[in-house]
Amino acid sequence: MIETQTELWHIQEVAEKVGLTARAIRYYEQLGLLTPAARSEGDYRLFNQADIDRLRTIKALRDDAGFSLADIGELLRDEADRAVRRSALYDSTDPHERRQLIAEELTRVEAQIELLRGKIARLATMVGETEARRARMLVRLATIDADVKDSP
Amino acid sequence: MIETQTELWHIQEVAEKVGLTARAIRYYEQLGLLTPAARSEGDYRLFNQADIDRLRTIKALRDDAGFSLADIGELLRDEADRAVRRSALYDSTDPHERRQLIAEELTRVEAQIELLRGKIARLATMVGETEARRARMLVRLATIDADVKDSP
DNA sequence: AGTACACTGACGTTGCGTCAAGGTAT
DNA sequence: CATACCTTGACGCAACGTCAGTGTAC
Repeated sequence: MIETQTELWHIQEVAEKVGLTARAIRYYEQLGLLTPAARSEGDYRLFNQADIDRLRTIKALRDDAGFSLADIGELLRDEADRAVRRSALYDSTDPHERRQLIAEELTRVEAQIELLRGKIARLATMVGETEARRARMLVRLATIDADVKDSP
Repeated sequence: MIETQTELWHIQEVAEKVGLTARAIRYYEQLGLLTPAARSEGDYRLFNQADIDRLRTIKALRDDAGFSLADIGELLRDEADRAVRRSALYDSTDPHERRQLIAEELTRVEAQIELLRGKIARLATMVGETEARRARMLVRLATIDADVKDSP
């Protein structure tokens, strides 16, 4: 017999684990971005590991890629949608249709990659500029120290 | 005689140059993040190159680093503030005080660098995952093409 | 004089923060 | 039974989008 480990957590614990607030998580549920695995007797939300993974994905898409919650909803729903079609359609319909579906998805994926790469490039520029500032400040500190040493 | 080139632009042109909307620029002015170089006869806002540079900085801090407009206001004001103190204080007061000021600034700058590096790392992870998806899709496309070729 | 752009309100939307008033778990 | 956490509203704020009504530039 397989003991599938399905540990469950309350909202506050989950919030701390993933770095969100309980309020934000409730809001995401309201928008339909996720549905907690279960509810307790007293109607407490109960989250499993899959919920936590999903929340981490949402947070990354929001904080790092800067997508709107509406966009994230679409991305996640598209993915679920395609997962369904993958078994229902991909294997049963004609190859030309399958090719078409995959090709469309590929275009979106490649656009996403470009968007992310652009962000990384701009962030890298900012790091470079900030490091240059840092270097100038270190020089100033060293200069002051040298002056103090010369005439204490 | 020096012909200081001070070309001026209207808000819509500026918006297109920096990738913001006219509404956003007006809002930034309302928050005190910038003041257009001049106003025309009919009270049109007129922006010079320095204004455009400042708007680009604001956009980068917002889009790429993810700072709030309030934070950006502080950052810009801090910088202006320090520029003043650099001449008024840095060169006139005692070295220990100067060292202290620079050391504090250095701490903030290094924290900023870490923050940006963290973002870059997370974005890089996302790019990696997305590229993996892309690769799987290319394989599927190739498989379909091979199948079609085998049994047309 | 038409058309494209500008101005200042003012209300709408998104993504939550923050009480309020009450129920639950230990 | 105290208190720490949960629930569902409901209002508030930030960062704009989007009219409306009006004036301006060419």
